[in-house]
Amino acid sequence: MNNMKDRVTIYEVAISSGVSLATVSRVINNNPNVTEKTRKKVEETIARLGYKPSRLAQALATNKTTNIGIVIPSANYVYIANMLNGMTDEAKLRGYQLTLFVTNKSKEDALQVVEKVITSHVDGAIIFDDELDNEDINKLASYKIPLVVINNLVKGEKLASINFDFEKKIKDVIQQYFKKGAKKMYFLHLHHSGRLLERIEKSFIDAHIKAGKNYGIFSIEDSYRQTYSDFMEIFKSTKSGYFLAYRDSLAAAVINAAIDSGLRVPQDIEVLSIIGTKYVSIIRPQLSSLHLDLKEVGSKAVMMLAGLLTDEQKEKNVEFESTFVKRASTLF
Amino acid sequence: MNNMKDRVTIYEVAISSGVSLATVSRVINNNPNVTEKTRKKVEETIARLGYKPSRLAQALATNKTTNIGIVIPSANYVYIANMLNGMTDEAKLRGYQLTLFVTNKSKEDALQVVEKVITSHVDGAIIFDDELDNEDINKLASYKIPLVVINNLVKGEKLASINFDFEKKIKDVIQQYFKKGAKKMYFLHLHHSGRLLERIEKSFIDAHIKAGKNYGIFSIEDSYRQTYSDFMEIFKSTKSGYFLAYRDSLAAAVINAAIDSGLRVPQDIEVLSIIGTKYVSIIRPQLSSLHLDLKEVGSKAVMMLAGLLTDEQKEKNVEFESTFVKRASTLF
DNA sequence: ATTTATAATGAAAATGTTTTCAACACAAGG
DNA sequence: CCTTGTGTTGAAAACATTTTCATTATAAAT
Repeated sequence: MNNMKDRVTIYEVAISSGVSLATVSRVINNNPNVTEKTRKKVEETIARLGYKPSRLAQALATNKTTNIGIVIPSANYVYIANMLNGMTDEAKLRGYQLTLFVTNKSKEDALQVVEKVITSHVDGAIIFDDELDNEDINKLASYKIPLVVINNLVKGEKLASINFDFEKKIKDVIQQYFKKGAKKMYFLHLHHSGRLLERIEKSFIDAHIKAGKNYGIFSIEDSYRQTYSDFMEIFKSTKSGYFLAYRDSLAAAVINAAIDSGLRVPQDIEVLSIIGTKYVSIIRPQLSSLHLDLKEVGSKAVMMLAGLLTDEQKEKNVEFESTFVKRASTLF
Repeated sequence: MNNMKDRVTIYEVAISSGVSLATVSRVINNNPNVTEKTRKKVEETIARLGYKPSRLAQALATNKTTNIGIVIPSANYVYIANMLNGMTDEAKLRGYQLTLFVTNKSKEDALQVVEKVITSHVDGAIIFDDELDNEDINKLASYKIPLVVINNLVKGEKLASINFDFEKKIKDVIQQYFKKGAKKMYFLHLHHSGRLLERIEKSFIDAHIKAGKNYGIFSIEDSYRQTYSDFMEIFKSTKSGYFLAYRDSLAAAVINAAIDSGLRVPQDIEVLSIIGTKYVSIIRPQLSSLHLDLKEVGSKAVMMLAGLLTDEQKEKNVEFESTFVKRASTLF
């Protein structure tokens, strides 16, 4: 029980190697202005004493924490997990730690999160959360926190941003479909989905209006189970249609409900998942989807933020292109 | 561009309200030893100046960061995302932030992570990662970092821990099956899976040996695609069997390969997912699984750690009980 | 009005680093 | 042998708080 070590400080290292704090600090930070002899001596003491600099004290002195904040609606979505995966990898490569801030899709929590991010002294933050509005984000920016904003069209400060081309791509998909398909299209409107989905929905509606076509919108809960049972009901009367659903699990709910209602996919019912994860090929029939390498988005976001932090390069406005991948849940 | 605020410090608040640093500090920390009058005055100044205490400086002074470290193999698994979800919720409730440390299933990274956790000054850490061995974890403990260890049977220091009952439950499932089923059982051995899965595998083998039954083991990569194609091959010769797979996606690979090989599930091939997530009911036929509320595991872990940090209650050794849920991928 | 107890306040030390600036050592050049 | 320049070092301030301890103000008790 008594192999418990008390934290050893730079002070003890200095004393023990007969040099000043400044010199030890120089050794730690690889400052070249130290003779080889002194460096050796100090390094030996550091090893002997098992000294590890306190990142806290360093942070206070340098005003750098090597922490970056990640603002997300929840850690529970697969597509967010994919993004996080890219972020953790890239962050590790560059020596950053990630601190999670989740808003739980609540405006109240979002305000809290803004405060937390400000007081947490992160070196910068990546925001992938619709719940933060212009005001929130500009507030963060006004505290000089370097920001990379994903899929959140912020007015005002011109911030580094990453955007997906879903709106455009959905329009393309619909227009292509108008040429070949005959089914009525339906959009799955998600409660509390945030503005990205709203923009996609608008894009969906616009495309139909422009073409003078009829469309339908179903408003659903963000739950597989609920969506499945809703659609079991819907498919009692509706016997065909092309459905656009945000995320695999919701698309899967439609497919499974259709099949369990005796409808054929894709002959009667077609389904497109707007944001495809690895589950698109697990679900049967396999899901056609708009595909985007989310891991890559995550690492790109960290790269951009790192750029802002180190003055290397300040990239603004990266657009990620999604690709329509036809699988078995749509006819073409 | 010039609404940029410079961080205002406690010093300025003190000056501006004509009191000392100590008093401002007392107000911030709700120390009762402040007259209502002074408190009002200071609070007014704080609001007027928009002062926010620096958590960094607070941390240095108090030796508490309100940060807890989460050590995981990757952020990319659904079951880990579920756990994280519970953790973020509970952490927010209790005023903690989560910092992610991922080992990427590499021993080298694991050692790095240990160092990072030590120097990061987290108040405590939750370890859900087989890559850290006894030595690593005891090292963390020796730095007086309060720890909650999930599914990692650590010898030595007796640490707070959470364990799943998979080993026992697998044994039960197998014994039940011996009574009713006739198929040969197969275990999917995952490369680089960690010791939890190894223990489960051992449990699987033991149950068979004890019953004098024959069994098979397939060694697979942790990849849906790879497992699917492996099993397309396997099902050319093997036409029946009961397969135990760790995680939904791997179980789904077996099911889909079976179906695509013209075999019937569950009549010919039965499949059990050892750790079921929400995808068990999306996959068709729906997956029988060992179910565990992972979100609850996450929040429990944070609760336990918080207990260690506040001397409230020091719970040790919680066992989470999984339940066998029969769905369509097994006969019973 | 005086003492005593109690509550409110402030000065200063402590937390563990980095960084600036001045001082010093030492080799080279005259 | 003295100067100059360069490279190494250390003292002290800075970072933004909390906390201890002594002091002062206030109320209560005599």
